[in-house]
Formats: sequence, structure tokens, C-alpha cells
Amino acid sequence: MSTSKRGRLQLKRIEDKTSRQVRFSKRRSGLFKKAFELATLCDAEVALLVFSPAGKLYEYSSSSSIEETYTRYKQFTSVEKDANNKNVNERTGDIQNNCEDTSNSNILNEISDRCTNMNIDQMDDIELGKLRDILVETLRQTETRKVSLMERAVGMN
Amino acid sequence: MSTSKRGRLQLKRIEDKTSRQVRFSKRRSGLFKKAFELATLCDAEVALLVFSPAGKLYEYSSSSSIEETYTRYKQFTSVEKDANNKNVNERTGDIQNNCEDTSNSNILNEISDRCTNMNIDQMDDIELGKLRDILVETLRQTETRKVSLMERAVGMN
DNA sequence: AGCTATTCATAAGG
DNA sequence: TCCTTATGAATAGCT
Repeated sequence: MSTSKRGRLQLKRIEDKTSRQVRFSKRRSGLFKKAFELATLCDAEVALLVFSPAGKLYEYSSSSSIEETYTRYKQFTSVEKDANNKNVNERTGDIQNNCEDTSNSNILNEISDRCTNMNIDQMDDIELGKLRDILVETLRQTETRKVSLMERAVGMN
Repeated sequence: MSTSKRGRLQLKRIEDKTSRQVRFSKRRSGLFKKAFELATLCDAEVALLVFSPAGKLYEYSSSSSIEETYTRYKQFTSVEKDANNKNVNERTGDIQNNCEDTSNSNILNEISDRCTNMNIDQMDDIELGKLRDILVETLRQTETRKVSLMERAVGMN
């Protein structure tokens, strides 16, 4: 009871394997609890992924899924990049175009979701056919869009 | 100094907006600190995404990027799903096929990345052309793969 | 896994 | 937003 030397936490990797494992368990519980509390108390959207040193996965998501928050993250960072890229709206910013863009973006999202959620190893020919249909449609829309932009670029409307 | 009523934490949404914001700030710092400590002390891979109620993004990753951990997560969950799906390797599990699959998966990843990172509103014709090229190539490979699977299904090799 | 001394996080208030 | 401090919560080391 009185022999302990509980010094301040050293912020470096714990070398002893057993001790590291035990601390991982305890701290992991704590971290997930805090994540849950932040989401619940403060109405935040939280996604947390942890791989243990042994490679085991632990996950928490306050929304319906990790994927949903990751998608929001990708959209967010993509929008941030747009700030450096302001010249486009002047060229294409009418209402009709915005409608087209929304439609294209939804298809892009669908492709993105399928690409990350599917494992092509496991697709049968039916799944491959569905993916093919999406790609064909997107390709068609992409080419339409490309033509439209080229027409604008050479002053055809 | 003596009027405070610091009862136990209530685990429900804090209704007062100002109080909720203040608590979000404080708890967010705490959560990110804990995430960093878990990764550092216990040699774990941690990815943490938080959106504030106001929609602001906060992120932490102990690896090189959120994307990297998310990819590992998707691979992990995909492997878990494989446990219920063991008939595939019997049909497709030779070395040549594994090489094809890897190639296809890389292209799927590239498409996925482009779809989430790009905003089609802002693509010029050069960017659209690049996306088109990728889609054409993937479509070709997808069809090849589809034919290959159908041949196997009807016992052609 | 369970216990307690200790450190840490944080709610309320200034 | 930042500081203080009383208090509750997390956890390191041990068993």
C-alpha cells in the first residue's frame, strides 16, 4: 500500500507488453466513454476508430455509421479546398447548371460509396452488372457535361 | 464559492446553447488529448472525427491520415464479412485472379478518391477528361471481369 | 478482474 | 475567451 511510485504519466510508448495491453484496455474504455458523452451532451457528430496493437478493431459512431461521418468529412475537406478555386462559378453559375451539378454529384457519391463498400473480389456478375450500369450512366453524363463546358469556353452561349 | 451545485453529470443533451458550446470546447480538448495519449502510450492506431453542433470539423489521426485508417477499417470489415461468404475463393481463388482483383481494387480506390475529393461543379474539361479516362478503363476491366466470372460459372475453365 | 492512492478533467463561477 | 478551484472521474500500480 505504501511502496508505490505513481509518478506523472510519461508520454511515450509503454515498453512492457503486458502493462501496455492493460493500459490499452482501460484507456480505450475511457476514450469511448468520453466520445459517447461528447456526442450525447453536446449534440456533436463523433466517429472514432481504434486499432489495438494486436490489430483488433474498436469503433464508435454517434451517427448511423462510420461511413456517414467519413463521407461528411470528405465533403467538408473537399469544400475547404474549393476556397482556393473561386473562378468557376463565374463561368457556370446559373440555376440550370446547378441542377445538373447536383445530379452529377449524387451519382459521384453513389459510385464512391459502392467503390468503398464493395469488395470486387466478392462481386458476382449481377453486382458487376450494376456497377457497370452506374459507370456507363456516369460516363454519359460526364461527357455531356464536358461538351457543355467546351461550348461555353468557345462562346457558343 | 459555496453556492455551487456540482452534481453528477446528467447524460443528456445540454439545452442551454451557451453552456453546450462551452462544454463542447472543453470536452473536445479532453477527448483529443485522450485519443493522442492512447495512440502514443499504447501504440494504437486512432482516427477521430468530430463535427461540432455548428458544423465545424475537428480531426485527429495517429497515422499519416484519416483516410489511411478508414481504408484499414473498410478492409477489416470487408474481411469480417468474408467469414460468412466462403464460397468465393473456391470459385476465383487462383493466383492470377488475385492479381486481377488487386488491380481492380486499386482502380476502384482511385475512382472513390476522385469522386469524394472532386467537386464536379468545378471541374474544367481537362479534369472531366481525366475522370472519363478512368471510367472508361474501369468499365473495360469490369466487363472483362464479368465475362471471366460468367465463363467460370458455366464451367469453361 | 478488483482496489485505492493519485492524477486528471471539468463544471461553475469570476 | 481565459483563469481558478472544488469536485467528480479516470487510471497506474498492485493484488
